[in-house]
Amino acid sequence: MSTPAMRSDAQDVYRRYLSSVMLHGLASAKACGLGASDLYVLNILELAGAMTPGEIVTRTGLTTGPTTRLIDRLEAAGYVRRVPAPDDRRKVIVEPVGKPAALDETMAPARRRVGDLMRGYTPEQLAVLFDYFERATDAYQEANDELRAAED
Amino acid sequence: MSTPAMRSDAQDVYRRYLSSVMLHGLASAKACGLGASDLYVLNILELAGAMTPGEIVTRTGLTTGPTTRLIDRLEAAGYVRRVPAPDDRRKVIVEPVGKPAALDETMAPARRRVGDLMRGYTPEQLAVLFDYFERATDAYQEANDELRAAED
DNA sequence: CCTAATCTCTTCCTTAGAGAAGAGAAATCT
DNA sequence: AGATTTCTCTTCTCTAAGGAAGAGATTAGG
Repeated sequence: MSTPAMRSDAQDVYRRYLSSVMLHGLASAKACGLGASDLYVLNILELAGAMTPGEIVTRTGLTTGPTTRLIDRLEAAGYVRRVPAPDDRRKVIVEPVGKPAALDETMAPARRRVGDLMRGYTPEQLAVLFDYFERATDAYQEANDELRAAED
Repeated sequence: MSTPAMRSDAQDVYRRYLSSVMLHGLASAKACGLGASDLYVLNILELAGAMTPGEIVTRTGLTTGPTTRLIDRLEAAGYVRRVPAPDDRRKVIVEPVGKPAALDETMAPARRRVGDLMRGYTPEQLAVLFDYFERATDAYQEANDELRAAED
């Protein structure tokens, strides 16, 4: 099937790029039996590090019931681990466990291709790309905070 | 390949970047009342262009029933439009409508920040970035095809 | 033509995920 | 120490998304 490979303008290129990233992420998650909320929380943990269920509640906007079972699912699937908080024995800390085989495997085709792609760039070009990756990560996180703040 | 301390800092930066993109996408979708599958299909339409419900069925792995209602939701929300296929009166073509206000609005904070970010690069650096965006789009699409093929 | 195949949509059923309310345990405050 | 607050987890209920089977309409084939 023919996708129009015409030269689009920059915004189109970027939108298509974002769509492809989303698409791949969602497809990978589904292939691992993860729902959207599970993936959502997993990404939060990836970005912000270990946190308590209560913090997950405030970040996701879910209530505590579903959150507990979401953590149960993630824990059962081996994506996170519950450890007691040292300072407060009521609390539990949910910490991500190194990406396990299932998710790692579904990511493999993309990782290989992106790896190949990156090997085609010079060190200077790679520096630009990774500078962008780091700054864009912050930008999206800030945008998320803004979104969340706007909803309350 | 096996687990633990791949000290690769770059890989971490990239993973965090991907997480932030996913996170933002999911948060935006949720803010617009879209589910993960809805967003999934919307991204497919964005990338591959208009297609029939049957093609969406094969691409998503859903069955026809949920797909019909998914399209209903997207159409009701103004994201897509159903038009009759010219060559076959049984068929319907689902085509994306220009991103409507709701989704556009939730994307605004991110777009502004990424816009600012990009204005900080030289034309040469931007060329590198957009070269990457285009190639990575293809890479992820191919990876998705590979994933889909592996599941059948 | 009449039959078989294709395509979309409808209906019914099942199940996973989210909300509400509350219990139990532990920390904090007076 | 006693009371209040905080935090996690449990239970019940409800909604919404997904699968299965089939109806209606249209095209293709003998």
